[in-house]
Amino acid sequence: MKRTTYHHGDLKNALIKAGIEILSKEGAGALSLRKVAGKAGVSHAAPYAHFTDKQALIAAISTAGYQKIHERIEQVREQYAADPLNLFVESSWAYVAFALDEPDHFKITFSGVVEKEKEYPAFVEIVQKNYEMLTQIVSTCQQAGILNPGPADLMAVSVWGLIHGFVSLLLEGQISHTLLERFTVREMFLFTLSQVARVNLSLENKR
Amino acid sequence: MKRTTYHHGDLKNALIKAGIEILSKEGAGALSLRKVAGKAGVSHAAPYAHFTDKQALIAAISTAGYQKIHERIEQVREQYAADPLNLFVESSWAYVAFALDEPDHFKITFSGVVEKEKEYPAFVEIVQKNYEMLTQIVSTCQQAGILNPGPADLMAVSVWGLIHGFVSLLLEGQISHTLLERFTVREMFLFTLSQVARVNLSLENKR
DNA sequence: TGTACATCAGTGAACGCGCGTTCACTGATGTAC
DNA sequence: TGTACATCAGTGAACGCGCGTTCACTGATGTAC
Repeated sequence: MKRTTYHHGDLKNALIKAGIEILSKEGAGALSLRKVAGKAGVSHAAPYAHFTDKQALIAAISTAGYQKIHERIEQVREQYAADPLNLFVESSWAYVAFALDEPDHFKITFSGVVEKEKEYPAFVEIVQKNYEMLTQIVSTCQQAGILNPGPADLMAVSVWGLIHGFVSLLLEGQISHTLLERFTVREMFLFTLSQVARVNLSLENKR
Repeated sequence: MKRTTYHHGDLKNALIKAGIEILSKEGAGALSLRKVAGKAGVSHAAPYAHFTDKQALIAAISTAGYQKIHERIEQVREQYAADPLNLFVESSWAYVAFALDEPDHFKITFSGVVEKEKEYPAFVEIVQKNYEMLTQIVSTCQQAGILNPGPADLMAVSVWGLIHGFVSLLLEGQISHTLLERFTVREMFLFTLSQVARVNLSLENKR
């Protein structure tokens, strides 16, 4: 990336974007401040004008990950506001889709790598927002009879865990070759989801 | 660790053990060959007599993780061979227990960090063994009516994902404070498991 | 049993590298009058 | 509109560090005779 002006204009966001690109191309091990600066077309000390240290950049990248998930799910939520079954399936799928689209961004977002969370209010806020969104969706599904009754926040953890675990196994390459040959990711996803749903998913939701 | 003899005797295993210790005390970011060597009481070049490079050590640590999981579950399997419900609950719990006991060893085991799997036959073998064990347990549970019918290997992925996801969220600190105050890990675990089981777990299995 | 010698396991110095961070600086921008 | 000056954003040299890996070496061990 080259600049024509001395000042970048929006370096802060450019650094976050550059960081995400490095993650998706070279993986988490390759994420260094110097590389990020280089990718943004700026000297290696420039990031310090915008982030106090490397942790702060990672926190921002992680925050951006949560925001992307929020956006994707929020969109689905509007679309299927009146249709709990599709709301359940497609908002879950939105989570999976983000992980598949940007595996390394997904991984770092949930790597627990942000050590002093409290120092990053934007991070804390979006995590909270996502959690509330998830709990609300789960609650809606419980009322619609799609999910079992029980404390909505606890159920949220179970359902989130189910999807998160499925995605993690997928990204970590833990799903056997023979399975991947016989089923699409979407099919395995629907099968998995249908284990916790009280209605039949696999037939009506083939895309 | 100090030695009295010039030769260590069992440096290979000592290095693996030292690596695991570093992981559990300082986390994955701190795992370096030099530190591992130091912890084993040996000069920093000594590991090269036993591992071709850092990747090989990581592969060995990862392999050891799979082996521990295998042992834990195998033990439960013998104990509850004639009791599918407890087999299901306790073998799943064995997985959770390992993750809670050695979070960083668990994490690196499943980090997908072993790049050229094929080069490490012991690694490939234990992964395969675990997968077969899991599929067998799932199959038994399906026959006992505890799990839904369907391809056993696909169901295995769903169930494994459920547990793996739950554990991951826990280790990554994603489970909210309020939940952790109201429920024990075991309770949340049982609630989660009971979402996929066709029988009631939460009442009969309070420990 | 004793000796010569090959093999093995561990040593310590050295290499080059990329990293995070600091610092004095300078070029560009915005603002007060 | 023009000028002086404070502020801001980016530069490039420098720092010290821990890292993975190589290499010539040496101390210990095992084996053949």
